[in-house]
Amino acid sequence: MFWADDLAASVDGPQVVNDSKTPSGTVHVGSLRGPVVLDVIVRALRDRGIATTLLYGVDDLDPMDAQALLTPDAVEREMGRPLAHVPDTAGDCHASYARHFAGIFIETFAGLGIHPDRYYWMSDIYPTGEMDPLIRTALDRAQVVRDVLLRVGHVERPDGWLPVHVICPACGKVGTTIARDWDGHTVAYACIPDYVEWARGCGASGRVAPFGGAAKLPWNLEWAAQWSLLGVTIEPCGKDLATAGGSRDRSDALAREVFDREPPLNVPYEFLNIGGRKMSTSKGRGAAAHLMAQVLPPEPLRFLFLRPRPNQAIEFDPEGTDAIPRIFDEVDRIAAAVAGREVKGELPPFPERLYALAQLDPGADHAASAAAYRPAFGHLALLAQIPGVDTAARVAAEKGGPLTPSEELVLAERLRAARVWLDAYAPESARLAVHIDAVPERVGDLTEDERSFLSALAVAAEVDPPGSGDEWQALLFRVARDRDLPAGRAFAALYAAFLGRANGPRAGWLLAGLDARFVLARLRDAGAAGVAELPGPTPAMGASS
RNA sequence: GGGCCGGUAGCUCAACGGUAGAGCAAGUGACUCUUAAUCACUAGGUUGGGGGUUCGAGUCCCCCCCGGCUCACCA
Repeated sequence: MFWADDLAASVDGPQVVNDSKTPSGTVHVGSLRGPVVLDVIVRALRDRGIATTLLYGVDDLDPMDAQALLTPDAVEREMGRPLAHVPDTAGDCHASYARHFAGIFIETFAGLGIHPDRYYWMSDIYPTGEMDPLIRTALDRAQVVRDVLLRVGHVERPDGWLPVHVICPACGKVGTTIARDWDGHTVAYACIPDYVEWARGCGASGRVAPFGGAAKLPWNLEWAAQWSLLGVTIEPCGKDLATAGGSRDRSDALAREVFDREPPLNVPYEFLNIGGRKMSTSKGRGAAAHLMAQVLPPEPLRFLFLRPRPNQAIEFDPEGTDAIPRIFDEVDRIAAAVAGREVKGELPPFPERLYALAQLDPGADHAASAAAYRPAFGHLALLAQIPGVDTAARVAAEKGGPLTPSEELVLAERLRAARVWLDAYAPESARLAVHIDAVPERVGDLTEDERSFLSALAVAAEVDPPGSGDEWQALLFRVARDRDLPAGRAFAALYAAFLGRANGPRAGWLLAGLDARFVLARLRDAGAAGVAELPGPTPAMGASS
């Protein structure tokens, strides 16, 4: 079975699937793997008739620890405060830094067909008091917490350390406080100036009841507490957390030993690497999730994350490669196979399932959408670069009939993606560039009859200027035939003269889209240019006079 | 040092334990309004190394080598 179906087959009873994220800054495409994996698992469960709830949380009471986006004067003030309390640096009307960045991320979900039943924000939950019983349990069992952290995570806490972070009443920071002396009602806290390197505490101290939003649980414990609070049964997590002795192991042990609850089923998933390296939010040009969504529409983007098993790292390098066109092509190939057409190469296991899960709407007619006509991405990228071409008409002609409304949508989506791809990622070989300034060097490789064809074409076009792509195309063939030059070589000569390469788009339309005087001049120049550069017995003779 | 993933054609990758394939790149050929198109063909491999299980191993087990990511301080 497909991996998600295997997983769904291994559980019984109603399921609560959960994931949460700390919104510390811009998120990159790789971060979308988690949500897609979640969604696919949920679909697989529901397809088996298992009642399933999908939750998505924002850990926005976690301390601010990334100063990249803060102004210098804000660093001292904001670092270490809960993300939910840091003002939105973008100043675009979000209530906080956390709401801004989490919002950008979450907004991509719906576009990917991911629809959690409920979003929750820890900054909303703590003040309600729902976490209080769990905080109390953690404090009562502080020694158990310390033992677990030492045994599982090899982290030793100082004597008297309590598993709670008070939000400093004086400076509002949560990352800089330590708590001691739990008396059943209050704890003693201190906001330490040099407790952590990335933030500076104010030095305040006192006693406070750590409930109702006055304090939060430390990371590993908060995770385990969420499972108890929400009844989570399945929670995937990234491999950075799933490592042995890492966060997940600690939280699993804390769930069992502090909250007396079996932790949820884990589905560790690997990362998406860009060019063999970890994707970096700060350096990764074009790797931001919302940017990638412009060049990879939902279906291929889901496909990218779906096809490999979760524990398999995905190597993805869109920069200057054909990685993006390849994804489209692979989706199309599988769609063709699903629609019953013969395809080359081996298919992945369960292509129908893979195809269906890549679709936005789980309830849609997958057979129909698989059978629909799909213009090849690479071909669209080419058409998009030819001046004056009617793409829709061309694609309809290639299909052999008018496009359906949904096919038109796919075309528009792909055309948009192709333009972004050409602009941001495409290798030079995929870009058409008319050499305006000088005759391309490649013209020097042309044979004499090819060059004279170019000259003759210039003469013919001057006598009776073609007014359209069709007329240019007709003229090309006529001149080539008159001179007994095979059409293939004639076209190659044209591409050499204008594009500096051996092939290109439909030549007539390319020429029709360029300035007529430039075309004539280039044809004459290219027809003459190569001659002088060619060694050999033939004396150089200009095409003129 | 621990964990996870990978090493298969020049490149990118595929192959429920059952004849190692595809795309791109390369080469050859076909094609007179088809021109990074289409079609046909060719070439390219000791599946990182060594053991083991099996009628049969790219696939499963063990040991190495190489690469990547990740954790080990904090969340």
